[in-house]
Amino acid sequence: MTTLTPATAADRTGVSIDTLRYYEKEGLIGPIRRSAGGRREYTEDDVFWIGLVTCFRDAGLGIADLREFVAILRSDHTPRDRVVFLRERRSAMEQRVAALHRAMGVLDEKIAYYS
Amino acid sequence: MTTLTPATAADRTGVSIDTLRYYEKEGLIGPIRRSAGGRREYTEDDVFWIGLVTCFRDAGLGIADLREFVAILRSDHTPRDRVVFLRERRSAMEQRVAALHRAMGVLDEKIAYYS
DNA sequence: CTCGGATCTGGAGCGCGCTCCAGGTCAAGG
DNA sequence: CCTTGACCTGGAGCGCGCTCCAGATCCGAG
Repeated sequence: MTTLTPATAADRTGVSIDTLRYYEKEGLIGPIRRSAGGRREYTEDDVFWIGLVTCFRDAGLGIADLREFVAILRSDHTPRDRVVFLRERRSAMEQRVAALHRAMGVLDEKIAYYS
Repeated sequence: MTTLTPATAADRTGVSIDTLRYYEKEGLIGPIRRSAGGRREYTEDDVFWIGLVTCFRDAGLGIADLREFVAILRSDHTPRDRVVFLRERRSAMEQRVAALHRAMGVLDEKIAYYS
């Protein structure tokens, strides 16, 4: 199975090497497998997961949120627990969307005023 | 015309006194009028503007964005300049909404999976 | 075998957005 | 007056999320 060097993984995910190591240290990804010499070897699965993390980071989730996300999905939680957690996150995101819409409304007013 | 003390203004806007002073120092609000003794006296207009600032902060705009926002709306820019700026901000917000929707989509998948 | 570029680790540094603190001033009640 | 509490200023401190650095190690090309 082919694996990716840190540089390639960084390139493919758009996340810097430093940030990849930071995410791994914080438990958001990995642990990433190592070669005999100690270098990281990213699998396609790792890349996929990094994509998910990036997606959530872009949506404004913090590192602690994501750590919790990983913990909930990986460890021994009931499906119910997971659904509860996921719904909470979803609801927080809805509120962020609502805040954005409010601000966009204000912008629209101003735009209309100056047009 | 009745004015508000810092504590009252903080209470009414939900923004802490320290943050109000910080916003003023950064040029996001005010300058706030002072009493003979040097204390701040917030007008209803100030409170309204603080509400706008809060709305944009909640939508994720940074301090620098807001400073620019104030500058654009207050100083000698053409309506065209203002509209260009406002549309840029709006478009950035739309992208944030899109990022949120992507993440919510992922969450929905997981929720469906565990339900 | 040697060289150079990629990677490793631990830790320092940084920009943002507050938040807190010390030391002093103002003003209303007693 | 004097006390008390809200407020003032300048500046330090903090949590977050990276980002950068030094010094060592690995490894493929020549």
